Amino acid sequence: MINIESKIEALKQKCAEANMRLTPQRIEVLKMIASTDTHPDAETVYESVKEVMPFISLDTVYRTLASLEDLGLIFKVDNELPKSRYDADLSPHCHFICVKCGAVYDIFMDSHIEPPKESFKYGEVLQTNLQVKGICHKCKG
Amino acid sequence: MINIESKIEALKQKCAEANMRLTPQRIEVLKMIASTDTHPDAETVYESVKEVMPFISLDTVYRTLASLEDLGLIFKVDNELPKSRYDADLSPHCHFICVKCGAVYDIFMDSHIEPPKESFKYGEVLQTNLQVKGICHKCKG
DNA sequence: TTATTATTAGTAATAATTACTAATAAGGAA
DNA sequence: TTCCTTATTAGTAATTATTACTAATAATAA
Repeated sequence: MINIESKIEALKQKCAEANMRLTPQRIEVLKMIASTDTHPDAETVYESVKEVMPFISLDTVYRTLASLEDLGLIFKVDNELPKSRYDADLSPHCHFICVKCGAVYDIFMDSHIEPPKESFKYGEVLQTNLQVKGICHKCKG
Repeated sequence: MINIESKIEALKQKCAEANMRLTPQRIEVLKMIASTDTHPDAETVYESVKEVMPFISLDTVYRTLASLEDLGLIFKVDNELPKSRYDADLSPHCHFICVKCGAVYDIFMDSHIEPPKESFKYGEVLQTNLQVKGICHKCKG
């Protein structure tokens, strides 16, 4: 479970460092993503944040997601689905992705995965992550 | 390096099994993907196949890619880039993906990756794959 | 060879994301 | 506090990737 307060605190710091403004839109979008483990897409974030901030635009959500990603506070879940899914949990974990309904489940691990040695042959490694694709119980039966 | 002949042979068999027709479009699209290690996107496949088959349509390429994927002859490379990338190499390997230019490099491994035990909690596991994201030498400078 | 019907070419439509612009508001300076 | 600068936003238009539609074509089996 993510500590929302410390997440907002991190946003405050990162914004200051990057000369970016701490706007209510950024706070709400980050809050929303950090308070769920469903790895929502942009549209879902939009619908959810609209409940507390009715005039937010979808464009702002997309821009904010990109900003938060640039600041290293959230990241996109690698998938081959049409919509991007977002995650605010930076602890070591990977994802089970249902290829049928698109559900994304966390699989927590003791430590981050080491990249295969050969990786460094191709450039600077930023991140290594594991994807487990399958069919979730709900879709199965 | 993929053996194109055996790949086409597999297509022939799979098509027969699935009651699908062995069309020149399917052969050419599969040939194209199997003969490169660049993991092309649909547009690139289209441009390339057009050279030998000038009247093929982009729609056919998309449909064919989906069919070949259904037959288990190719698969999409998981990424968070706007375009889907395709791979015909089914041997154990993962990918280095440059987050800047989108280049995809193969990292070959001795065996397929075992899914974490927790994976099975969420459903039936179909595939496990590792992604290494970074910045390739070319983009680095 | 012929008949059946899966598949295709060409194009229109959709879905997700990004770009544009005038208005707004965050945050530093006075 | 108040004012200024300019990053950010809302609203909407545009773009990009992908999918759907339809009449024409061609792969396979009889």
